[in-house]
This record gives sequence, C-alpha cells and structure tokens, in this order.
Amino acid sequence: MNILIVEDEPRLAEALAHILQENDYHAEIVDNGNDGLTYALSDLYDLVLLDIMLPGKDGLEIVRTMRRQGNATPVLMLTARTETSDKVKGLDAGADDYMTKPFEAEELLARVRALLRRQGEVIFDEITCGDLKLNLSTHELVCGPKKVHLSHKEFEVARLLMSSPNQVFSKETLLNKVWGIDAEANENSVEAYISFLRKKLNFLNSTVDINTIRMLGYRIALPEA
Amino acid sequence: MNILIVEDEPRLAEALAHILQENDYHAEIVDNGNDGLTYALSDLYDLVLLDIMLPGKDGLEIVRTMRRQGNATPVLMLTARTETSDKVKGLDAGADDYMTKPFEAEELLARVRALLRRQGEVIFDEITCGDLKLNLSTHELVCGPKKVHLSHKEFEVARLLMSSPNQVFSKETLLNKVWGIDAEANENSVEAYISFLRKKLNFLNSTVDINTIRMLGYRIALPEA
DNA sequence: CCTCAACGATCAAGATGTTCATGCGCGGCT
DNA sequence: AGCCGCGCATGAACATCTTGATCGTTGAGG
Repeated sequence: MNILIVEDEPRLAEALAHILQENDYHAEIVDNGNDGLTYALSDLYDLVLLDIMLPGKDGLEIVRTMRRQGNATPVLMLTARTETSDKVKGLDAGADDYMTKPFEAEELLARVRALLRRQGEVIFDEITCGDLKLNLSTHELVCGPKKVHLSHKEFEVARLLMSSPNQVFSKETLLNKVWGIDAEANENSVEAYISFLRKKLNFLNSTVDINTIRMLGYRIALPEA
Repeated sequence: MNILIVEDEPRLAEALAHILQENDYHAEIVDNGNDGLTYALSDLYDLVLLDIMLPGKDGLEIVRTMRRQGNATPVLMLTARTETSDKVKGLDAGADDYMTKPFEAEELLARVRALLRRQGEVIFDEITCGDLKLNLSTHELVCGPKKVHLSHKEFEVARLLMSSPNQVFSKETLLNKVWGIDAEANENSVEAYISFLRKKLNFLNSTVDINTIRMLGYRIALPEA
C-alpha cells in the first residue's frame, strides 16, 4: 500500500514515514502544497496523510481540489489545530478523518487501517449464479467447460441480473442502471441484449435462464436448489 | 438519511437523536446490543452510531459480526473510553471512525457527513482544465460555445490527462489505466486516441493542448495561468 | 376456439467505436 | 546531408451498439 505524506516539518514527516514503513506500507513525503496536490491527484497512492498548514496550497485547498476533480483517495488530516471548527472545516472540505497532534502511533495506524480497509473493499471478482460464473475483470461468462466473452453492455446487464437472482428488473431499471439515468436509449435495446444473453446461455448449455415477466421485466431463474 | 443509534443511556441517546434530527436525519434508538445487531444487519440504515458498553452484545462484537456477515454500513463508535488501545480495538473490529465522549455536536455532525459522503460517493460531474470542461456523466467535452461527444476510450484518456494537468503520463501508464492492467493492447492505440483527442481539441478551438514529451509520454499543457 | 391487440423476440442494417498495420515526417545523431 | 527511431495520421478490418421492421406469443373477450 502506498501512502503519501504531505507535511512540511521534516522531523514529523520522517517520523510518520518511519512508523508507516515499519508496518509494511510504502510511504513518500512531499513537503509543500503544490507538489502535494499534484501527487495526490496522480492516483498512485492509496491514502494521503495531509497537514493543513503548508507552504504553497494549504491542506484544505488540496482536498477540495481533489474532490472537485473526482479523486476519491482517502485523506486523513493531521494537524496541530484542535478547535472543533477546524475539524469541521477539514472534514467538510472532503477529508475522511481528522487527527490532532500529538497523536499516538497505534491510533494513527488503526485509523489508516480503517480507511484502507474501506478502500480495498475488494470487490469479489466473480459472481456465481447456478452453474454460471461471471468473471468481473475479463467479462467472461463460464459454464462448465465452455466460456464466452460478453461485450460491455451484455456484461453490465448480466451482472445486474446475476447479482440478485430471482429479483425482477424492469426494462426501465435496466436502462437506468446500465445505460445511465437520463440516457435516451430505447427499451428495445434492453430486449435486444436480453436476446443476446439468452443466445449465449443457450450456447453454454447453462441450466440458468432468463425469464420474461410480462409487463414487469426480466429475471434470472435459478433452477430449483 | 437513516441513522441507527445503539446506546443504553437514555439521556445521551436522546441528545444524539435530537442533534441528528435537527439536521434532517432520521434517527432511531435501540438500547441494547442484541437489538442493535439485528437492526444494524437489516440494511435499513445508512450509518450506525455505536456505543461500546451495552447490555447484551457489546459494540465490538456487533461491528465484528456485521463485517463478518458482509454488512458494510458505516459505523461510528462513540464511547467514554479514551485509551488508545480501546480506539485501536474499535477500529480494528471494523468501525470506520471512533469518537470519545464528551464530544461536540459540530464535530459529530461533520464526521457523520464524512462517513455518509463516502457512502453516497457523490461523484462530481465535471472536470475543468483551462477553458475545457469535461462532463463526467454525459462524456461531453465543452469549450465555450462548442461541444463534442467523447467515446468511451477518448473519455477515459481525456479524464486521466485532465485530472492532472502538466503531469506526464507514459503510454504504458495510459494503457494500464484506460485499457486495464493485463490488457494486451498496442501502444499505438494510445497514439491513435491522442490523435483523436487533438483533433477534437482543435475543433473546439481550445487553448489547451496535448504535448508530446518524446520518449516519456503525453500531458495536458495549460496555457500559462 | 378464434380474433385481436399489445407486448416481446429476433433480425438485419447502419452508425459508431476500436484496433492495428502502414507510410510519412520530424528531430537528433553521426 | 543522410540515417534512424519515434511519433503521427489514416484507412481498413473488425467489434459493438442501436434501431426499425417483422414475426411470434400471450391473454382477454367474443
């Protein structure tokens, strides 16, 4: 795990880096706000420890800019300011947690673990449904010895249906979830993709199939368990 | 937003509920650990405020059970225990944040907002870069009066470059981030997409352009601010 | 049981997006 | 100048997506 430390006081920065490195994180130090922002936006880090008072851009501005640009890297603010109003400012600017100096190494590490845990929230990379396995990274749908590649839209539709077997999804729901809200696509597209998927399920000789519920939508039917 | 308060001391529980309700959250109180766990697992709440010492199951056990069962509802632990070792236990059990009593309402609210924000993961829907605006939901690139639609890959490349102006991205980095690690695509594809994007920037008469840094990669050049 | 209308399935064709091989041109080097 | 290697632009081949047209299916009502 890569952690970025944005801190201008060298002794503190080193101490932080040391603590983190002893716990098997990879830590890098940047000592000013301008570089801090650039590095934080790089997406190379899994977490940012951010001081507020910094030469160049301050910590609040950095986290605000990150969030404005859609960067979701967790940020833990670390400052000497203990005022509640400072904490509120930091958290509302977009930080995920806020610690005041001085702090204990153990608590810092626990908070770092808590933030990284959320981040990692490792998505399973496979959905299983009856005799089907959908690989979420390669977009391959496997059934016994056979496999087929799903195109982007096919994959999204399959993922949604397989994620909640037996739940009925209306065409409108599918349009919203797969094509995007506001999408001006035709419901016929949904029908077309259901058709493509059925053809592939058929080719795979899967026991699973897609039911049509007239006027309501579609669902995956699991063969009775 | 629905918040579950698991707290056995009625006065504190009421005070919390009051603070939250004043800020337009819907709050419900449960005064023992057994009900706390049942409610928390119900998926009806967007956040759980959890005391540690409780009749029935204690807070640590509750959060551990939640996580073990795959429940990802954010948990903010609220306790009188100020020992670092308690905080570490709470966070490592699966809590997302930990506050010690007494606490100020403003800080509590800010931490609640921070946790709910993650949950909702409200993505900003625009990146700005020089005179360009990239709409993240419609994939439209706008410059003054003109706009163009970007295809999926064009969009991903543009987003990456625009998210860190002036940073150089190697073709390999672009391949990994846009096409995916393990992707077996050709670096020529990157060149092709850079070419497509330049054509569009040109059509938009943007002052922004994409620099080639020989042997290193590409970057967005912001006209000197 | 038949008819009809509404809904759904499938197909074919065109639009759009993606990949990749090719040839050109520029800049650095000898 | 001439060579070399990298990057650029383009077009052909292919994949994917969307849509309208057509045909099948279903179920209510005669």
